[in-house]
Amino acid sequence: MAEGQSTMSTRWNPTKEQIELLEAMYSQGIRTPSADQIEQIASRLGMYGNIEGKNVFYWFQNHKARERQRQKQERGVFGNQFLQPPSFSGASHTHTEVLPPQQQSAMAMPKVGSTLTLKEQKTYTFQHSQDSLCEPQTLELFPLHPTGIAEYRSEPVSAFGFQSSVRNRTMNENIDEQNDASSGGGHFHNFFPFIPQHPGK
Amino acid sequence: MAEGQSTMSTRWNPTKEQIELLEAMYSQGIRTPSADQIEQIASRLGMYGNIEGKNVFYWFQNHKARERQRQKQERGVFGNQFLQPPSFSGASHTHTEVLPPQQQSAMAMPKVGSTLTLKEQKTYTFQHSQDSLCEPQTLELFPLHPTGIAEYRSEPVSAFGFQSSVRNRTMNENIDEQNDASSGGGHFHNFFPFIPQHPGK
DNA sequence: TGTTTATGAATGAAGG
DNA sequence: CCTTCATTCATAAACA
Repeated sequence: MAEGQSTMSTRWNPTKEQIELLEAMYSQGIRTPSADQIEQIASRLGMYGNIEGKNVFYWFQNHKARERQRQKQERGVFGNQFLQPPSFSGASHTHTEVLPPQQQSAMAMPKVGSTLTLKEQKTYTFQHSQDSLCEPQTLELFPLHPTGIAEYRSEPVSAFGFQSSVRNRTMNENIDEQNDASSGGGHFHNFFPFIPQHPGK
Repeated sequence: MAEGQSTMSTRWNPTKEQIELLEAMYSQGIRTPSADQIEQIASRLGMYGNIEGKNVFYWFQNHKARERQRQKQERGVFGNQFLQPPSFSGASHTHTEVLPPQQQSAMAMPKVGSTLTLKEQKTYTFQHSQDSLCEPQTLELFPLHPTGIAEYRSEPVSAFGFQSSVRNRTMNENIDEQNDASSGGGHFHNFFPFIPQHPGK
């Protein structure tokens, strides 16, 4: 019996078999499995001990990140015998992957309805969601909300002293905006004064 | 001040107060604050430590996304009436003292018809594909011929072969078969229904 | 048995 | 909005 441990660690501890399988998969080229794959993997590995999807997810994330990190760190000490020529496609980011270039990034994000260009905020009524967490925890630092309790927030909450410029946008339907393209570039965040537009890849 | 440290992390790490307030605001209903709101929030949280607008922006983005993922996962444990109890099956190998308390992976496989009835969520057509899988389409596990790419290490692992229902699809190939004829819009989020998040530590 | 290392987990930041 | 990368934290495991 091992499941009855009182002081059971909250941390997942993979078994040898699980690690073997995970590494095998990794060596096959699997680096960021889809949710679907993750589930299957977890199910599979569940035969060797408890495991959840998140464990698989984290495992791959960490494994990949660490391999890359280690590769980057151990750079400059060994003579690159079979170094990969810098002219190897690359030109992307720090993608010094050693896996076969079987990558196809043909993603077509721009979907009708996906607000990619968020620039101006229209005064939309509001898009309340199933946020069941609408439980005011009695903020003591900020002025509490008026009295709205049962009423679904028809406003983001005026509790924080915002100027109540009720401007909530619904991410449905494109907000649309006829902003001049003089600035060029700039999409999405171009409105926010924060976050750099594009640091410069 | 303390920001004059030579090796100061460029990364913002919120103070407890800041997190408290941010979470409070989030629970008040604020999810995607406007630029002007962000500024105000940042201003107020600045009393507890350095903070910028982008931090607030990212915080809300991440918080929202992650909570959503978590809830999505919770919503995913519905169709399984025969969930496997934590009785732990098969732990007959090397007692590695695993076994969580009562947390059993109740995610199983959504398999078919995982009708994620979103409330007000729009049909975000989605695509996934990104990881550089060696196999273009036939993503069989393990003992697979390298397809000419000699680099994969030969793992002495036995073939366990799990099947990949839907691997990376370049979002082409109309998957059709929405399964859900009730909903007008076909929608199947493919992102990871994992990755929880715990309050604070 | 105390210290170091490996690694699971969490989250800020960014890209698209 | 969705996905991924980079850092960092926390802790079990490995080690001397």
